[in-house]
Amino acid sequence: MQIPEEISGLRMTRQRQEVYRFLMEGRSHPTANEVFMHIKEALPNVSLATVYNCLEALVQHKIVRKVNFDREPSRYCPNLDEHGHFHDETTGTIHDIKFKPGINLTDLLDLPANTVISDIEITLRGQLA
Amino acid sequence: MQIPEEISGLRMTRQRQEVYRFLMEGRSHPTANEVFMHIKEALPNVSLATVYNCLEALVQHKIVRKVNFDREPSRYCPNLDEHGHFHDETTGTIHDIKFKPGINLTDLLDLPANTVISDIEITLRGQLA
DNA sequence: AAGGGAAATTAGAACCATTCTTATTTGTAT
DNA sequence: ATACAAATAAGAATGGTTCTAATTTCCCTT
Repeated sequence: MQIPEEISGLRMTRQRQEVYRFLMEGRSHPTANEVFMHIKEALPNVSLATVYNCLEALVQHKIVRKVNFDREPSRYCPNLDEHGHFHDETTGTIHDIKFKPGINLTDLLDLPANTVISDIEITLRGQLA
Repeated sequence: MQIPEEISGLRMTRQRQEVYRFLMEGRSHPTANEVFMHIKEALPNVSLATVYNCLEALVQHKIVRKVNFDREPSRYCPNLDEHGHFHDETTGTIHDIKFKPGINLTDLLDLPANTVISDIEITLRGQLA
């Protein structure tokens, strides 16, 4: 799995490839440490700082999204579509939540005039009964 | 400003009163440290750990909400109505955002079946042009 | 009003995700 | 092939928050 061409300007290193590959393969919203543990199998000398650097580079280039739940360790999400996250308190797993068709979130909010929104985050917590 | 009666079970201490008072007076979404700095004027020997304890107690008793923006220091919000937060990147200030009348957020999301939602958080980032 | 026991407070140590620093290595344009 | 900018590794540093242990305070019972 190669990082696509459109990400030029981002120097292609073994470490970035592995981080990218792991994010794309699993649909697990891993933390930096989870990425670290996994890619160590392929790259035994990789450092945690490098994993953070790679993830940051991917975030900057809008290849992945960084998502936060409370102040838990940040997680990284390869789904770039606008979506929210459901955090299942029973299993600890995270599910992407799509909006129903035709929904424009900012239309539903009572925003101050002249507001330019650059980012929206929706987080739900609960249980799958 | 007294903590209301309905919060019995919560022992009323000078520290909790000051924390509560400060949260209710300002509409500033302060951090624990900001609360600490302010109530020190009235209670010079108060400790930061106590401020954390008081805030936690107020959160547990649903007198205030704890809100997080990315992994910045947690902030505390005395507004208990269901609402979102707009984080103005220019000034760093936070504004409560009401939903337009009649909006039920979960109706607009493509949730898995049998989902019980216990909490929703909406965060917007941007600028007031 | 006094005593006792549970709960809250204090001070500082500990924790842990993340960032920073510095020396070394690696990619890539020339 | 070379050189230079950028990325990596290792570990130290940072900073918000939580924990620990000793002390103090609240409040119920007498």
